[in-house]
Amino acid sequence: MIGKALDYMVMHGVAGLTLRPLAGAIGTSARLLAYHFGSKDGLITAVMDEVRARAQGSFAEAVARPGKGAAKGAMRTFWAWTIHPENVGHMRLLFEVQVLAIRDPATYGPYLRGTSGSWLELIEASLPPSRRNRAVATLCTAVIDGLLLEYLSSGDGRRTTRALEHFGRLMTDTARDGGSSGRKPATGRIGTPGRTGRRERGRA
Amino acid sequence: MIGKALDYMVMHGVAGLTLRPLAGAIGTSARLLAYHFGSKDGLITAVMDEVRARAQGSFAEAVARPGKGAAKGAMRTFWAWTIHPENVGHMRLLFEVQVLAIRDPATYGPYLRGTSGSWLELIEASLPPSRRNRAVATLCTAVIDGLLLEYLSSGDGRRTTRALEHFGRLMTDTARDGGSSGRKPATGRIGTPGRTGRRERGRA
DNA sequence: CGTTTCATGTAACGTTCGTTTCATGTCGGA
DNA sequence: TCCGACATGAAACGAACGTTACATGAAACG
Repeated sequence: MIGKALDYMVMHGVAGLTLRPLAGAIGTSARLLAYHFGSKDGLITAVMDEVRARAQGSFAEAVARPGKGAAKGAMRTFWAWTIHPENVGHMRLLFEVQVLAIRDPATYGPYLRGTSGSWLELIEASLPPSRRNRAVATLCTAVIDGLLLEYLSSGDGRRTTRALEHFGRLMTDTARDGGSSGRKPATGRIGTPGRTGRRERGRA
Repeated sequence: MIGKALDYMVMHGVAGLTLRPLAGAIGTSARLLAYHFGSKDGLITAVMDEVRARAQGSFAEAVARPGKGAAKGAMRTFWAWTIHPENVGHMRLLFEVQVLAIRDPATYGPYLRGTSGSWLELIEASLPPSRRNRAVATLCTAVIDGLLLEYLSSGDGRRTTRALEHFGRLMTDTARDGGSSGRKPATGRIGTPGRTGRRERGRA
């Protein structure tokens, strides 16, 4: 049930979401959505929690795959996972909520619990210690976000991927720490799923 | 009239915009908005055209100011202009429309005529010829967009500005071209793009 | 069996939306 | 003075919104 709602929201977004079309598309009714999730907000909360759980799980699995996460740097791994067709819909949803939260933090802020912040921590933790600081982490996060926006707008995966690889080259070419050469995997602590409680009433 | 509507949209965004609250806030009625602009879409079109006109004019004026545009690189100038309190509202509006256009190009795409594309061209044209290519231009645009998102979300102008300056250092430190007057990285402050003029233009 | 709880459908509630209809002003030119 | 074009207000229209009342069927359980 919640999976179907997630699929619908991945397709249609969260900005102009209304219950009746969603209910009709997934074979239920607005009456039952309100019954199972308490309210529209409860539904969105449940779906966004599901998105976060799936994304974290999928990404943890991707970086744990041998020879993938460590071989080409954390940012490249993260980017490849992001624009993968299986994941890009979830990333688009999270991105959309992040932008909506700029105008309306009271409404959309709660859906972001630990989402955007965890990206920054994740990237910052994967930086080599010599350049692990807030400015670099902010820059890396911005590169990912900006390229994601560009990819979502244009669909040009080749150009955006090349831009990211160029950025990675900029980083490694100016590395001051010895023995860079892509040998700094630092694949530790990525998941940190935080709190996952939040059982509501009414299973679906 | 359109100026007041613009101010309201700068404050409240374009996602959940409705006529009656806007009309009440600027001292008119939904009836008259529909009368003067034909429809809600016509109003948004007029306002977004005004945003684009003001932004382009203001930025052209900023780069034309002697000793500012050329001294510290196009990206730094663009960034300083972007997060200036006088302009950041317009940039937020354009950013918001760009994100909405991902989901609904039919509705919000027309409001982007020449907006995002012109940024890329503007930045690409300001790159030194040796590194003027699509990957670098895409990367620079993404850095601006991503840092703008981060700034709009966190309001931390110092951290985002430092991240941009770090990116500028990455670019200049790996510059292989000796041309274009190898200037210093200009580590000074950025956020002071001249005096505070530019009172509101007339226009209804 | 009776009762209690859950699940679900039908239909309505009160709002708000963009837009339209109708009426009435206002005012410059013939 | 009359007139046609524009401007404005009051109110309503149909649609869609989230939510809720009420009825009903099915199952759980003493």
